[in-house]
Amino acid sequence: MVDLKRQSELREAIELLYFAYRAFTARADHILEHHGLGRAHHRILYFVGRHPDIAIHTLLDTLKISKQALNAPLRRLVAEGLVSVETATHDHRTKLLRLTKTGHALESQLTTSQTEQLAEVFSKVGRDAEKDWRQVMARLADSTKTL
Amino acid sequence: MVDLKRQSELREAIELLYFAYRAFTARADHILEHHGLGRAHHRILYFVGRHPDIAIHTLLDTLKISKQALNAPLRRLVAEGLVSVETATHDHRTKLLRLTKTGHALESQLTTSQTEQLAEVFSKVGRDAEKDWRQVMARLADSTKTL
DNA sequence: GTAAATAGGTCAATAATGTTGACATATAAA
DNA sequence: TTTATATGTCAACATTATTGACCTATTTAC
Repeated sequence: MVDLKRQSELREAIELLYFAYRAFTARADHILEHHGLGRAHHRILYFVGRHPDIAIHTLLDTLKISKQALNAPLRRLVAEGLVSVETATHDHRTKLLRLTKTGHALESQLTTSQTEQLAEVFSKVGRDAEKDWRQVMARLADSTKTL
Repeated sequence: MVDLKRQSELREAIELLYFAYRAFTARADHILEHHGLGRAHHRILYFVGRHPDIAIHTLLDTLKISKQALNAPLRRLVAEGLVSVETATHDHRTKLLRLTKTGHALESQLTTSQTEQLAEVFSKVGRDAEKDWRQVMARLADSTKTL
């Protein structure tokens, strides 16, 4: 009967992941709505903000999507002046992506809403619990490679 | 500078959530592919499996999607004999959903792949870290309501 | 110097997932 | 009897993603 209880606990963990992730993305989705943007744009803004001068193929590798899937949202972000494109000096084939001032403002707004949400939770549970959480999440993220 | 370091840590936490969730859904997605099903079907299978005789409106409330969005995938699951529909005896308006034997087999396969993935991580980090992880995730899931 | 690999762009067709609006039926409750 | 509830379905549309095909430009390898 112990095994049944454990199975139930593991099912609860599945639901925790589902509901926590949904709650986590809800705020950013709400902000994006006002700009008529979606999660695809958010991911691009985030990773370009995190890694200035990122090349397009690096972005594709990170997001694990096809270049056709990246094309439309990226083109829109460039057209709307949120992301700038520049040809690399060392390799004229590759293009480097950066956030513009406007792009950075939006990215900052999105990221801040999420870091505040996380900071609030972390402050309630304490540093040790935060560290444990990070450890579990890091191992989980890693378990793709064990697939 | 301490504040900058904390901001960087919180950004790392955002990425942990993103990559961990992606790794977590990857296995199930892979199984679903073989059946030509998507995440929408998975969510239905999961919650019907977890709550046998669930009513359609309860499922809608849980998933937070429109009934039109539920319609197509649910109809398919019923058509393919994975989910059974029965009119409730106490209220002839509501229909109760259950997994068929075939539906239960698929749901079990999907859930097992995910519980195994979680169990593997939990076994490595220990019970205390698991508890901390649950606490953080529960609070995060709850933070929707504070929106 | 030519061939091949790399980086990127774009068009088309297709699919899954979701939305809102509109309208319908059946049943239950006030 | 009216109204609310539970469900179903149609249409139109949007987002995000896919694969296949084909294109240019640039760099690297032989």
